Amino acid sequence: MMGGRRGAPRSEAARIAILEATASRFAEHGYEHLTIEGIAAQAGVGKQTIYRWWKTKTALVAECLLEGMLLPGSFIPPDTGDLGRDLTGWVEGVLRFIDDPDSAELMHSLLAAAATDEQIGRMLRDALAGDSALSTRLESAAATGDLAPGTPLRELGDALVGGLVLRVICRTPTDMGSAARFVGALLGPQPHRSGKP
Amino acid sequence: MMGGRRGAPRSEAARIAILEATASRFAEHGYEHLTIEGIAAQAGVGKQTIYRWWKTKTALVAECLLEGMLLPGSFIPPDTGDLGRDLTGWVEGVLRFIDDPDSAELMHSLLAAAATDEQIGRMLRDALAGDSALSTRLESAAATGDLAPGTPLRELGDALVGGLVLRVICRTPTDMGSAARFVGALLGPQPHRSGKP
Amino acid sequence: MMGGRRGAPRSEAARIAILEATASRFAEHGYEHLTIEGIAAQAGVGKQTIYRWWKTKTALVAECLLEGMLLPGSFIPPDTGDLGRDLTGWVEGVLRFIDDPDSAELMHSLLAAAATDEQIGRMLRDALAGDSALSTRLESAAATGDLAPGTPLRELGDALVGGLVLRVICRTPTDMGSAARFVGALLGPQPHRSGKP
Amino acid sequence: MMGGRRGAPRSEAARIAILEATASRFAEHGYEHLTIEGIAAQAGVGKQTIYRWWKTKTALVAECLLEGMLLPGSFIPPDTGDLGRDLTGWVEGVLRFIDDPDSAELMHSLLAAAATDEQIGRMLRDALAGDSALSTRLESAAATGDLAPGTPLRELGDALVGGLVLRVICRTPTDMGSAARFVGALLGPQPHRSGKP
DNA sequence: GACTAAGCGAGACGGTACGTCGCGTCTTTAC
DNA sequence: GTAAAGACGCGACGTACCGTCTCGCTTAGTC
Repeated sequence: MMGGRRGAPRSEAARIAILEATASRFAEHGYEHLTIEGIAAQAGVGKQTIYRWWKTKTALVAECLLEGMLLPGSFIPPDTGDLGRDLTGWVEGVLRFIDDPDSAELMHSLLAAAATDEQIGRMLRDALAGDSALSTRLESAAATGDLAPGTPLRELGDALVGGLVLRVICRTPTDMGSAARFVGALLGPQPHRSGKP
Repeated sequence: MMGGRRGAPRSEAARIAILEATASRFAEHGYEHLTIEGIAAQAGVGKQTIYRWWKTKTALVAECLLEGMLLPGSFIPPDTGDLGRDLTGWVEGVLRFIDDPDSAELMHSLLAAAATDEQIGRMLRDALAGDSALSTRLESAAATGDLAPGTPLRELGDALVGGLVLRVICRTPTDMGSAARFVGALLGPQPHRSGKP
Repeated sequence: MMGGRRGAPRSEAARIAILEATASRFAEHGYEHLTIEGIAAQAGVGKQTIYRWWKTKTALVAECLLEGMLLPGSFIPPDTGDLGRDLTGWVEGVLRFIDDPDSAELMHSLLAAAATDEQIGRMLRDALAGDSALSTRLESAAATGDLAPGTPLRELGDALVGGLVLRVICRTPTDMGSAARFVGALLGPQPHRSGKP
Repeated sequence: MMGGRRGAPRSEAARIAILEATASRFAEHGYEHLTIEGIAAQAGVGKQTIYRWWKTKTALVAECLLEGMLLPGSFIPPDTGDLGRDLTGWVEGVLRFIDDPDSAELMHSLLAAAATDEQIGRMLRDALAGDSALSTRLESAAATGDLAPGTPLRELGDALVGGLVLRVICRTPTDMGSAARFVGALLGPQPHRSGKP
């Protein structure tokens, strides 16, 4: 039934081997040195099996992205009620991640891929901002009044993420105060709360 | 004295022809379809002359960047005394530039090149932020009190530029209010000044 | 069973096109101006297809030689019963061939290739002496007593061929009596038979 | 007077350094891997100095040949009165020389050069046969009646030399009896002289 | 003694071909 | 009918030499 396809069904094992090989080589050699032949060899697969199911190298990377094989689990900002402190902590976490050379290399490849290819660009947008925990935290801040009513949350999130992306692309060096200054630039001067009642 | 170099000196004509060919093909075909053979052919030059003076393809692009052959003249924000309005105008100009498909393609290539190569990344940073008129406008705002004292200007500039870069990479669509919302997210809600005293 | 090779088998069409292009360009441009790129282009073939099956340019030429695409059909000495006259006729034929500029050029290339490359050298030996009709004629002469018993036929053949090869290499000019003198030098003075019984 | 050339005269030191470098690299790398750049570098000379005085690579090699920098001192056949024995000894000496791999390599290069280039070919002819001691020995044999009157000496010499050249080109292996068989093939059966009074 | 050629080492230049890598397609055998 | 294997035409890579052309320096005559 169901349209009666004949012959062997698509091999799930091959599909997974290909995606894993892609992710592994992407992380290791970067986007622009990613080769189909290399992936096929590492996956123990014929090249045709790749070309049969993915039209472009890009589509392959995009599917890895969708499967979450490229990005680390998203950074979740805490919600202590103090927006500035929470965001600063979040930014610190991201900067710490970025400071690791391997992670940085991965991000460079990913951003290069996104800049090169429209599909990956859109997908990265979804992965970064779409369902992220960051927007949740900003919405919560808007609800409690930590953010002035009418503040465009999406744009604020873009500025946060974009500023960090720019640091990655431009290799801006990080120092101890970077996170606090960055958040301060966006939220305005944060009151120094010496303690917490 | 003077180190006495012997042999014919480097040909400035060849250098310029190569850089121009590089810039032209970069804009036309993008970073990842840039070929040394194509550049050499268009410049009317032997490949070896390129390899002799530039170690990598990215070094070539970087020098184009330095010579200002890739980026348009920087966008200069006006200084009417109203920071929000000035920045909104500036962002609108940038978004208008980005919306042009050719410019967008150029920016995608440039960002891919910067993400791929450290040298280009740093150079892009200098080109974007270093001497930019944007930082001048922000300093002026800090002086007049439009920005709260202590606001980290560099980080604010990074957030502005980064947010725009993120839009480019992620192909975020632009609507009429984008610029105003974006600036509003960064500076806080801007008073609606119906006129001007 | 049967060793089961997988993948597409070697293309016989490509092999033949390559060999024909090689032979054609060898005859036209000579051994030292033979280029793989030229052969590939003329054969309508990728360079890699040549490099996959032949390790060196000389192996390619050697295979042409084996296939008989370079040497003319061997010169067959007649067998009239008069060894001196038969050999003289044979030498005259060879000298006439050598005197043609195109043939001479071909022989020069072939000898240069043989001198350069061991494999071609051995192959040329086989092509020249191995199955040649010359040795047959000498054996026949030995059987009829035209050659003294015990004459080393192989060495005699080498001297005949070698003398001619030397003329080719050294561009020795030919005159009317060359053939007769040459054969006379090897067989001893030949009786002048004024008629034919 | 005398046409009064002005400027520095040709540097003999450079000329000699170039010829020596040529001979050295010719012997080491063979004719077809001989490069002008390599010669210039080894001679400590600018390329232009080579191109100024020699039109072709060939002319360079030819001059080396003329200066006797490539060929070993000629082999001189003894004159004991026994032509067969003398020639056999001479052939044995030549075969011994040829059997040494370095000498063989040199001869291969030289023959390749001669086959490739007309000028070198003619020059090789002169060097091999022209003034050689071999022709002297043959003339002596003709005078004493060891060779039948009317035997074409030049052709006989060509057959001797050509047979050896053919062995070099074709890499014919040598055994103990080669020399005797070869001479026997050319001179006819040699009487076995058990002793000599 | 200053001037003027030419020779010279060095090396940049526009080219041609090299031998290799990876592309995306096609063709075969095995399951 | 999918899959592994791998040959194929193709385009670009980065390298080696080609033969030509400046350079700055040295080395003789000639004025």
